[in-house]
Amino acid sequence: MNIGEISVQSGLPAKTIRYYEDIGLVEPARKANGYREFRESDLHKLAFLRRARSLGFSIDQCRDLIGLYEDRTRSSAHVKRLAAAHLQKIETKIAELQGMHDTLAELVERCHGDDRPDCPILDELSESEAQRQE
Amino acid sequence: MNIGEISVQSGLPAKTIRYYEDIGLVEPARKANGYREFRESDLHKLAFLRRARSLGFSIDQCRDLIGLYEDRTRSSAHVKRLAAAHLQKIETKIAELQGMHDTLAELVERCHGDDRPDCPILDELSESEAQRQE
DNA sequence: ATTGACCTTCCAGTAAGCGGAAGCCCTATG
DNA sequence: CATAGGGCTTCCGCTTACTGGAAGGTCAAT
Repeated sequence: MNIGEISVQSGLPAKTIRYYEDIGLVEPARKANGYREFRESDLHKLAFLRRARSLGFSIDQCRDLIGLYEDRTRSSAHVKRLAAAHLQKIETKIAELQGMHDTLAELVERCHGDDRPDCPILDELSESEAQRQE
Repeated sequence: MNIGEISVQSGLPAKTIRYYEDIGLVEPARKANGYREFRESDLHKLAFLRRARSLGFSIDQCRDLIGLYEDRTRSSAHVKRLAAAHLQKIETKIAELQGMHDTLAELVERCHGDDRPDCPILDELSESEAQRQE
């Protein structure tokens, strides 16, 4: 399978697949003409990577997951720990974004949004911590 | 004011402030010895930047905001549009993360997490789109 | 005089690729 | 047979928003 074919099959851009080879995630063989030659197992791995990346796992976490995936003796508890830790990070990130959202939404709400120059959004951004705590 | 002092006052690392000078966000004067000399107005601007960045505005958006902040003739509607667009992006991001979260939480829930090797998390990650839609 | 804190610049690296250029390779068509 | 196109190769640089570190100048105090 050439890179174009496996790109379509796996849903990953060819550029990304080459990059994954650079960083050692896949190791396709080469044909006589220098073209990469992918196998069915590479397709599985790349599809796995795409799914895991779309769930927000970092490349390093993906490396771990692939290691676990290929280790027939690993425990499900090990995988669960990894996933749970990742889940925790997602929850933190959501909470952070929610905080930004609420603050900004309130500012946007309070801004009358007309031709006059006074604007609570900029006012708030320009206030120091101390001023806001008064 | 030296960089160390304004770093404390603004809550931004000195490295970050130097970087902001590199990209033209601030333009401190220089003393005879080469040290940067910051003013009160720089402090306001840097504090503004820190707040805006912490609300998730990109550097480019911050540049726009500062431009608006310093433009005494701009309309609040202009600022509101910028903030509302940003709010929209935050909402999209939250929804994406929530999607990841729910999928992953369900997988973690279903994984028994013991010494046995079978694990729904890896099973799901390794399934193709087609298989999951069956 | 010397420490130690503070300041300077410059170089390199991060995550995870994307875009483009220059140049083979393969196939089909005129 | 020549050529056009599409696919493939490598390499280079760019992205965001910094962060770390090295080498070295400056300042205040001992």
